[in-house]
Amino acid sequence: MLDDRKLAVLRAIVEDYVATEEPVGSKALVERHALGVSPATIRNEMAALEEEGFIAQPHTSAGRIPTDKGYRLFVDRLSGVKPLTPAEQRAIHRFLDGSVDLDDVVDRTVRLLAQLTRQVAVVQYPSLSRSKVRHIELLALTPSRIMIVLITTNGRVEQRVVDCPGPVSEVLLGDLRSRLNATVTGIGLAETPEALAELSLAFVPEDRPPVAAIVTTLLETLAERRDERIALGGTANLTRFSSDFPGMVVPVLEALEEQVVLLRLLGEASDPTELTVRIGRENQGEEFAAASVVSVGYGDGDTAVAKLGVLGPTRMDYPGTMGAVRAVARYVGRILAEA
Amino acid sequence: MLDDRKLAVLRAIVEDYVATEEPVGSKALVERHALGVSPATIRNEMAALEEEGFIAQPHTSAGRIPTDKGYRLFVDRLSGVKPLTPAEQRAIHRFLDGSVDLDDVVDRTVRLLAQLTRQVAVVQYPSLSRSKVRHIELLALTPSRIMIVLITTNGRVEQRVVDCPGPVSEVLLGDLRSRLNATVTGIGLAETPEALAELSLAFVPEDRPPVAAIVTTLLETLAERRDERIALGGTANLTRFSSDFPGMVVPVLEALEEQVVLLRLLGEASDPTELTVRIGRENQGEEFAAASVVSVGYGDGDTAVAKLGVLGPTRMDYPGTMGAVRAVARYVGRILAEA
DNA sequence: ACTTGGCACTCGATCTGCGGGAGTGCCAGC
DNA sequence: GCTGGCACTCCCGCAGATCGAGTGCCAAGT
Repeated sequence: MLDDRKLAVLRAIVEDYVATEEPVGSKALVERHALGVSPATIRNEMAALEEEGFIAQPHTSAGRIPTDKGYRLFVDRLSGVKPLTPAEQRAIHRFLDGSVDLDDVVDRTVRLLAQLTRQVAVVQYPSLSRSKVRHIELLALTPSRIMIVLITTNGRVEQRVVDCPGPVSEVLLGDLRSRLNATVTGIGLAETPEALAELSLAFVPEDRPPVAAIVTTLLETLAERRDERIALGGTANLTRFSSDFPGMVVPVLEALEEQVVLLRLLGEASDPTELTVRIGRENQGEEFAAASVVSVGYGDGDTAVAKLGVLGPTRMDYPGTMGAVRAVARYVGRILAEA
Repeated sequence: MLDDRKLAVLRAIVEDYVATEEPVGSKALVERHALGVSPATIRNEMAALEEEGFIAQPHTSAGRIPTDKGYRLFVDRLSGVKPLTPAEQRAIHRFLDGSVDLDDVVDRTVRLLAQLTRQVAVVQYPSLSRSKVRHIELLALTPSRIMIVLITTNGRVEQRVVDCPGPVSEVLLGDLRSRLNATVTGIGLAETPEALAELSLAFVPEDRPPVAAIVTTLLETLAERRDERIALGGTANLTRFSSDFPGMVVPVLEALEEQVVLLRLLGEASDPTELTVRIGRENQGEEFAAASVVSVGYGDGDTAVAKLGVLGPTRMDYPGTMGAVRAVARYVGRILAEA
């Protein structure tokens, strides 16, 4: 049913279509690829491939273009991941080394990905929920306004201001600070609520209201920020593909400004260390019917803390894009592990 | 030379062209505006206006469209700043209240501006250099790796990691922390270098290398971040104007991804509390020949700490856009002052 | 049984020519 | 100085003709 030659033809169609952006016909195929048979034979194979839904004609008497199903088969069975050229490798290093803090790393990564793949790049900030508390600092702006600064192991810093009911003494603040740090330092953020629940009981009753206010806000911060932040770049590349998204550029751009949509695009994929490719309608949302997303998790060391990826037209260079995404994710992970 | 009627005609041309996006002819003008004269008279006035360079014809026997010079006259003398509707006012409040931290304020502001004006929004982060130090925290990750956390009065938090030559005792760290805070808290960041120059001399010689390392990094942080960060939003709106930027959408989008270009667009304008309008080629860069930028400074209280604005086609609704930009800037300023 | 060359056919893309319409500039008259 | 009239210009949209790439099918060859 799917003999080797059919697969070879499909591969050739995908590659040619990606390269030329034009429906590819039987004659062009035998000319550009050494298939060893005549156009007529290819036409028969193509008819079969169309029958099974791997390719389609935009209109009668035009060449064929791959369908989502065709691309799917291509990435699953016909293509590998193209390693980057040494020049590209060097570009990654040059670009990412010298990042000064987490924001900077994310910022540079998103630019780098956009530049490397010439597509839209999406990078999720390392998540709070999967990281650990490194330090908590309490800071009295006024006697009753307390600023909480939360520093996590992956370099993120969160801050929040609390208005306490009544003044808080420096002594109490110092006490609370050391207890907080003793309690939560080094444990995962996800476990903090239980750990902090009993904390206010350790204080004398008259100190409990301000302590409770501070702890509550701290917990809120952790919970709130579980909805992640996402950086986006290279949207200019999208307009280069306006022909691929007939009339869809605006909806796509609008959708991309919604964090929620971006999160969904990066996906809650099964194994986050594995490259994920979502093709066309495999993505949620009608506006992404002609788009593919290549994403992968990245992290410091072995556990993935967030995802990054690129979005482009279904007609994209999958091997190259996958190679770039994977290489960038690995290098970012290494940088995070060092910091 | 520029009598009242000519000005009225120019105003009518600008308003009609902005509304319809089509060159406006003499007949349409007298129909839509009560000018009290005949088309023929208007034609004479238009010929004069064209002579002086305020309007132009895209081609012979077409209507007129305003030139950059025409728009300039319009915003300088013919139009005011349109106040927002109560509904829009409420939208601003609803959107910006409930911001949790500085990043969040900037993020919401840029979305709000984009939505309100339906154009590309640009918001500069409140600058470090014009703010003051609220607190400096030092934190030993390992005995010789020190994290510096810098909190400014406008809510920005910067962090940096320093590798010191040899271990730093907790006592020394505490000492340095209190001295640092005593020295720099409350003074402008711009003055910190002088204030910190002598600091290491207060320590015994064997402690000076780590102290110097930390102080140096701290100073670097202040200096580095003087190149500002900028948030961008509503790029989708740009594509709605692709007809206004024939073939220029991609260059513009690419330019907008360069921080440097954005900074230049917001401009080092004279009086930052004043609304600034840059029309067409008044902007630096060939790609912005068909774009206008409306910007204004904003700040906590009376001093402007950064700028924000929008970018759109020269054919934009200047009074409305100016109103929206001004209103948002004021409200953001108020929020920053509260925090 | 598969492959091949030939052939008629389809259909989008491109070019052409041809009004229609909007708008202008100018002029003569009020 | 304003107005109506008029000839002129040029863009835009439409219909038809042409072109060419590509297909499907069939009969013949290996």
